[in-house]
Amino acid sequence: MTYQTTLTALADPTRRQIFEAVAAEPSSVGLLAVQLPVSRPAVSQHLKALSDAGLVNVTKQGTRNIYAACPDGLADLRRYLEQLWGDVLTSFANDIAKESQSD
Amino acid sequence: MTYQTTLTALADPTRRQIFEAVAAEPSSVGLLAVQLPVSRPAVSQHLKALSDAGLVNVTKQGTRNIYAACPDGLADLRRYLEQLWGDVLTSFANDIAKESQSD
DNA sequence: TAGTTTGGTAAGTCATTCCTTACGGTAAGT
DNA sequence: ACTTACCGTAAGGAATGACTTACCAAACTA
Repeated sequence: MTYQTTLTALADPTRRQIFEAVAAEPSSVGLLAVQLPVSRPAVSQHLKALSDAGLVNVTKQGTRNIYAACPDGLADLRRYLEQLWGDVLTSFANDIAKESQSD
Repeated sequence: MTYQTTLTALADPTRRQIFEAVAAEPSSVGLLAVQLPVSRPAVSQHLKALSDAGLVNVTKQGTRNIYAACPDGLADLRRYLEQLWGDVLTSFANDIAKESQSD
């Protein structure tokens, strides 16, 4: 459940679509499947990937499994991205400085 | 050059490694290749993907092509992630509220 | 208890992707 | 002009991944 897992989980379009859907409102597997262009097992497999990435959690409700968004996975990715953002900005600033120096 | 492209670009481990390397310091293609477990053409292809995602830019220096990190691609991804982060937090808070309501 | 609803898993297929070697092309050095 | 250094692209192969259908398990319902 590191940011690598989260990154690959969110890279897939339909998986990201599923995540955005449960972030808007928690939902069951079948309900998600009928709203998407893929089959129910596909949704189930995507939800497993999202769960492994710490992006969703499940609560059983009778025979239904309700999936909801959870912040854990995103928190790690956010930290990594902010760190990267800082590094890129300083690197970019250095490049500008060196460039104007050689003018 | 939307956040989708950036997301898939950063999802690959060696490609992310290349991006972090040029973010630490701009470098040529061959210099990156000798530091990585992949061939020089592989690095070149990865750099093309990073360039398409707006994550790097090139400056020719004789026969050498110097790649440097650029903030454009990351900016879009950051915006998307912050938006998503907000949605997830509010959704998560709502779930907690509903849960304590049913106790 | 029998039937229905809901989901996860297995097995297999098809597309994508990451990597390789081979080749061509441009710029600098002698 | 010839060689050397450096790089991008083409073509192909191997691995990964996303999706399907088929099947099985668990929990409500009548």
